[in-house]
Amino acid sequence: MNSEIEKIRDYFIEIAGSMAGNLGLNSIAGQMYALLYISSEPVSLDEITDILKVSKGNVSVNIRVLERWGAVKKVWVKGSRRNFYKANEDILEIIKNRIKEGITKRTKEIDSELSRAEEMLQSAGKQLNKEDKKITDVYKQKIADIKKLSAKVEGLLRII
Amino acid sequence: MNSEIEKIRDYFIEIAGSMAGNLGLNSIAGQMYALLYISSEPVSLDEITDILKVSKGNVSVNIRVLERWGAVKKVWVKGSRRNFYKANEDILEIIKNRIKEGITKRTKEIDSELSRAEEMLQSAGKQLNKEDKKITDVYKQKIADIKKLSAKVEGLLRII
DNA sequence: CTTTGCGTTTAGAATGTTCTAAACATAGAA
DNA sequence: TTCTATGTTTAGAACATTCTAAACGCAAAG
Repeated sequence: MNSEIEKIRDYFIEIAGSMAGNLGLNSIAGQMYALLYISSEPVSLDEITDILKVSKGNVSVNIRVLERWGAVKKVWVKGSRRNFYKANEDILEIIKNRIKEGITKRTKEIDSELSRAEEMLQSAGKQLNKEDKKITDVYKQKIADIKKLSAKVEGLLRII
Repeated sequence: MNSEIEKIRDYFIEIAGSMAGNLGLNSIAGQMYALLYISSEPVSLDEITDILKVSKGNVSVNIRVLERWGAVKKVWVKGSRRNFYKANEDILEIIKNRIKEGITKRTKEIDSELSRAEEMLQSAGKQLNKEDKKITDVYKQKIADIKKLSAKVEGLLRII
């Protein structure tokens, strides 16, 4: 491959890496995805190692992260014992899935913890004076509001 | 304040902190916001220091982060020289603003970098053989696709 | 069975983030 | 002016993440 083209490819990879870094993701994972995305042929793990100049351990770990996200897919290449990968090109879908997965997992956890807090409020409520009763009432209201918010967010996710 | 109530408050704060941590945000900022959110009265910086058991430097830095996000607001309390804060209770709005701000900033940057890559492709294209021409054509297509995606994301933001 | 090629795991180095404690700045009180 | 109360900045400690190099495991080739 012409080295001028390589420069362009590497520039593209660099953009993707810093983009990923900005979003709080691992920038090597971003670079790896970009390399697979821009390549018309499947790429092997050691080609990734070569092109990105990172250790194969690093590549090994991050390719599995990308696989778990559904961002890349292993493909079989006739006559080679190596693992080759190609990108899932539907980036929007990848992002959506990651957001959905992350948020539904968390809203569930948080809801159950908030319910626990509500129980605590309930059982504490019995032996309180007027002043403290007022505070717990505020707490109840706020916690209920957060639960509503959480339901709303889940609803939003469904329509995306 | 009754210590039973304090326990509940602190549990709520803890939930918020771990939620923030999960989302890649600073968990102290999350705890601070939660404290202000659950409190019916404005809270001063040294009360935050006391309740969360973190240094005042830490509180000073994170309160400005929260202010920048529009998540909290300084309020004046008669007869005190301290700075008091209250939470902006519209959490969904805070989240939306942060997402919008972050993404529009980035899509702009990325678009301009991609345009730069397109220029490089354009000027490289002149002196290429058939094989390399094919590669640059693929690159052009992919970069154009990403630009389309970026426009689509910005569109999505506008309707949220 | 032994060797080779390839991916995975792991220990610890390198780097990045967040936190504290202390120095500092500043406005108001005395 | 000097002292006090308050918030900010900063140097570096504590902690967390990411990376590499090397050891390891295993399947295919010889």
